[in-house]
Amino acid sequence: MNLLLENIAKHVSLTPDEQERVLSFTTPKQFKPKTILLKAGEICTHSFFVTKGILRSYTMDENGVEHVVSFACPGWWIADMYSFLSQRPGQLFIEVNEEAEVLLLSKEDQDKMYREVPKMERFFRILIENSLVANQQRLIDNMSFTAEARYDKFSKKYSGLIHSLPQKQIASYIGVTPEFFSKMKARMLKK
Amino acid sequence: MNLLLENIAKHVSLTPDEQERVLSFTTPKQFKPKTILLKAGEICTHSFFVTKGILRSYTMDENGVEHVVSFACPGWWIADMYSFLSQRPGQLFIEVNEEAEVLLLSKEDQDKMYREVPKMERFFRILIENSLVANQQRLIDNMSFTAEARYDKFSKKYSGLIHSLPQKQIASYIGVTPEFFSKMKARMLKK
DNA sequence: CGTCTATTTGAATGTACTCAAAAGCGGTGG
DNA sequence: CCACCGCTTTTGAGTACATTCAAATAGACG
Repeated sequence: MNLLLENIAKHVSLTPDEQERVLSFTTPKQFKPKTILLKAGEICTHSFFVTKGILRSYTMDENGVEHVVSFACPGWWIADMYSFLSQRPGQLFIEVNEEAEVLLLSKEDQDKMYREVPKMERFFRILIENSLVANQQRLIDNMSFTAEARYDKFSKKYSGLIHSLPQKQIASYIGVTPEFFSKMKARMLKK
Repeated sequence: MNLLLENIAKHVSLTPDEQERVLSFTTPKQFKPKTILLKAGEICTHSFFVTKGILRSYTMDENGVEHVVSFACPGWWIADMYSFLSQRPGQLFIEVNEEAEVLLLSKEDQDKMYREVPKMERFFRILIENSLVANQQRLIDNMSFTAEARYDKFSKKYSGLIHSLPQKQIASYIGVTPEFFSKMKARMLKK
């Protein structure tokens, strides 16, 4: 069965006709690893629903250092929310980590979707609520815990993903340098 | 005119009848400074819309250190989103900073509101989208900038608020200890 | 005024960073 | 299939940003 419809069904129930309409707004596409789907400074015209592979979003600070904002595996959406919503240039890069299949949803089509299938407005509201909660939790974790504890949390939350990610990116996500991360990991093994 | 309705009008337009219904779901209430509206471990049954004064939300880590999650001044909503949405015990405290007037909206009433005035679903979706964007920006800032740069950003963003907040709370919000914050401020003045 | 909390200041410490270099690993082309 | 290249990871030494603990000072409130 279709992964997107499965996910929608967890929050709202669509009629077969509505399901078809929703799908008709999306465009499936395949991408090779290292493909950059969005660059900082560009306008994020599409939101991506991952059906296969792994994507990630990140910023680049003034020193050229990457900061991973999110990973997206199958069943997850990824976009530069600021840019997508405002249709103004954003600061995020979105890049393919692993050979991926995604569904593209343009901003216009999303707006149309809200009008034609109002239930989808609820669906996205719930999705965004959950993102907000997760994001707030990450902020709290960053303020409350040491790098070691953050890594523990990360390992649990992304246990499936963790072995397919370069350490560099994990380090970036939890907010430390790759060098420090490497040392920390070695230290943790000894215990 | 009513502050809540003004704010709603920025995103969706309600008929006079709908306006009245929306207001009927809310309960105005006044609170003295230092009143705690929500404690960690409790279920957040209400969301608060501030019409006067200042509230703040924070967590308390295992060492008893406060971490300010958000400030809310007139025109802003505040709640423990995780707890409010899931109706499960949360980890946030919500406390009155300055003599406040707020509108209470219970979870049930919000759900009713969504059903009776569907436009409000869009309103809250937009509100939450904006929160998510702001929150993500704060996360990026915390990872990319030094405490000094974060304070600069904070000063600009909350220029109106900054003089009514104890330094302790500002320090906590930007993610440093009050002692360090004090030294940092002195250092910055010299430049 | 006295008490309580917030802020400042100082010294010692720790966590995480920078820079540099070596080692490991994976992919690609000859 | 192996050699080489580029990138990631590891390791080490020195450093910086921020914390902890302690004590003094300043402010706010009853």
